[in-house]
Amino acid sequence: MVDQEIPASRGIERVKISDVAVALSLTKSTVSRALNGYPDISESTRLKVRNAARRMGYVPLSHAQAIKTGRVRSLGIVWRVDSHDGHRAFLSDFLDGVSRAVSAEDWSLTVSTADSDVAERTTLSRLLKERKVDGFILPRTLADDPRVEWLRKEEAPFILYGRVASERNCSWFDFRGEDAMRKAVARLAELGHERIGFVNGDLRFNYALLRRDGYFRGLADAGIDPNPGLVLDGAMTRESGETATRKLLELESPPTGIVFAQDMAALGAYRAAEGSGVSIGRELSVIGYDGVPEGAWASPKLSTFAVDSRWAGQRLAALLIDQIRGGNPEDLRETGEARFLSRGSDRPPATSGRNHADFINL
Amino acid sequence: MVDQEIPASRGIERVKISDVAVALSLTKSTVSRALNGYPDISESTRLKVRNAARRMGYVPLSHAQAIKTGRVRSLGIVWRVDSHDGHRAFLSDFLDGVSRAVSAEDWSLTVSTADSDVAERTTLSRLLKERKVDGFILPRTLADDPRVEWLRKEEAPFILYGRVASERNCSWFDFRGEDAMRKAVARLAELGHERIGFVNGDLRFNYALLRRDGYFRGLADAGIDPNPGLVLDGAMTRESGETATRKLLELESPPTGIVFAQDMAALGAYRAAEGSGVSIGRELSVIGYDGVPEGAWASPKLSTFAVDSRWAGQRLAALLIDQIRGGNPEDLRETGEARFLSRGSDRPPATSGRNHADFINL
DNA sequence: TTGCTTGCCGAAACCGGTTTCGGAAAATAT
DNA sequence: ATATTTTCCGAAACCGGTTTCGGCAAGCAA
Repeated sequence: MVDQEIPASRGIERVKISDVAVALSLTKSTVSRALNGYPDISESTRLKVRNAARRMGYVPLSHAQAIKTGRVRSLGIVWRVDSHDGHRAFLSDFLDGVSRAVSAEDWSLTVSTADSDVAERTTLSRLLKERKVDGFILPRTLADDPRVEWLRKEEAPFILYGRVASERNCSWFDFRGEDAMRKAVARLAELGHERIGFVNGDLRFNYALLRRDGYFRGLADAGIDPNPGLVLDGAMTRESGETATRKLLELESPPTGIVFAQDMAALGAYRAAEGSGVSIGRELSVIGYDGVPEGAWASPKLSTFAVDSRWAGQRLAALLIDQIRGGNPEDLRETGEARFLSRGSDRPPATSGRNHADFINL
Repeated sequence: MVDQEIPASRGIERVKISDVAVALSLTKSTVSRALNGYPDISESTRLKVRNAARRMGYVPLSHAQAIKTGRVRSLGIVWRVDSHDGHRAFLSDFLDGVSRAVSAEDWSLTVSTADSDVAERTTLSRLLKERKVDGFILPRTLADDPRVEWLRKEEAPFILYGRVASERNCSWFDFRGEDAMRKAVARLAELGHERIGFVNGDLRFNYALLRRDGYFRGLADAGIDPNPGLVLDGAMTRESGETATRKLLELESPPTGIVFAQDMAALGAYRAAEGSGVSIGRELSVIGYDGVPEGAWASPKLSTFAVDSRWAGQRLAALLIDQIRGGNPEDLRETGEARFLSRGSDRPPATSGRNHADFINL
């Protein structure tokens, strides 16, 4: 009743592994092995240890573990904030996906931004050297991505959001944009379109090459001769999409339908159409790719192939953790399918005699 | 020439502090103190050490440092992904700001998402217990925020994006939304509006209370009697903004101008106006707050008070790092000013005899 | 010279975990 | 009953840094 003098509550004292050990009259090595599932601990003590740890609120310091294990249980992402905002809309969903997968394993996620190639390289290097992360998720895959070679050299685990040319020893998740483009062309062809344009993104990105292939395969499927004049690239923003559309509409025989590799560019088509007095859906059909929320606010609503960014993030994180735990990178590859949202922007061509009612939405 | 047998390049061997020490015939304690700026190291050896470290590519493992220092040099953010998307648009800029400030100090950023209060609490707790972070940036401040009390109890450093009622012992960064609302009312009053409505966000958020005050002060400044019937709240999305606007327009004497606490709600007004056959800018003036990119795509463009999310992120991170380094939380408070973007949605009321040309944009 | 700082660095403890190794006790084989 | 495994845990090294402490040598005053 008198000895209130003992340091009462000068802050919450962290419970450390030795505290648990002392409380159970064991050594910390036993406690550690019990908690980490070593086979040389009897089931009864394992249970006692686990209960005591929970009861006492013991949680190991991740960096204290890391010093011996070499793993910090953390993934890294360097997000590019330069160039087009196209991807920004997905950041929230994407991070949510990654975060979920990562939290499910009690790992964590380190995020950094960069506005140039050198800044990105610098950041990757720093995170790796300081060992803030065990591996990286790499968004915005280029056709020939220098990050791949560099990270291979540094022997750092990584996974690509997107596929890459030099396949050796790397894993990825990607949506099959080429399938979507192919289906988009098929869809327009079915509706009766014969002059189908294609507005692609920047060809340095690998997805642009893939989607271009998909477009041409779609044309081949439909028995339509490809017309190079109807194909443009480099359009990833509303502005450049507007410009590209305008160019196509100014042709002597303009396309009646255009497939866009990106929604933002497709939304630019709406402005171009407005400027040229043609109406989307009637005189000009448009199909996009991405599924940005703005597409639902356009009028008519943009038909598009929507990707599930949350799912992408989730799979990327899960696959990368597998890899870090020793999985073979080349076994850790997945692709997903973009989901077609049939809305108002794709309809039979105005010049066509066929009636819209003849067609059922996919 | 013959002894190629020595383990050649089985992976890049990490350079550790003892390697640097041996190379210089010093002890690792000397190297450590030299690199960390201890005063008991001569300038000459400090220089030698620094050069050797750079030359040899030595970078300390952050978790190895952390074990003794107790600091992991990392900030945490738990991002809420439930409810309205209002804030999502800013995520990219916000994270960029945080990341810049954090990288400038060679710290890092740990991001997690949560879709409920319990999930958020769980995540905060885990990151703290495992010591993945040294402190938290808390977005979406509530008027009476339970996170504040909890983190105080846990003695974890944190900073609020937004201000809070119980001011004791906490730091923040915030934009003075109340000033913006006040100016918005002043602006409309100057243009000749007399019936000025206000559509607020959810009153659980502290900013909503502040902005409401700003609105009323604006009315008082202009000598306009407040009319409770012209004030609504709970509108943070396009849909709810549309509904709120419709309600106001259906009044027997509807407002000629409406101030919105959030752009997304203000954009809802465009749809309501379209539905009611009134035109934004002519029959109904609208001023928003936030500066979302969609505002620039509306027609007429939305006049709004834009906040610089990147700046917010930057200041929050810098202030929090200061606090973790020992700064007094109550000294680490800053506010910023929202920048008015005068565009097409605020004009003199149609019924007013005054001419638009009489008014100069702010 | 002697005595006392001051400057500068080495030795060693320490941080909180993980992992290796060895040995006592219990279980099984002989 | 003895020999031989197995089972299970303790002791101690270790991970890569940081920090405390003590002491040698040089510098200064007396």
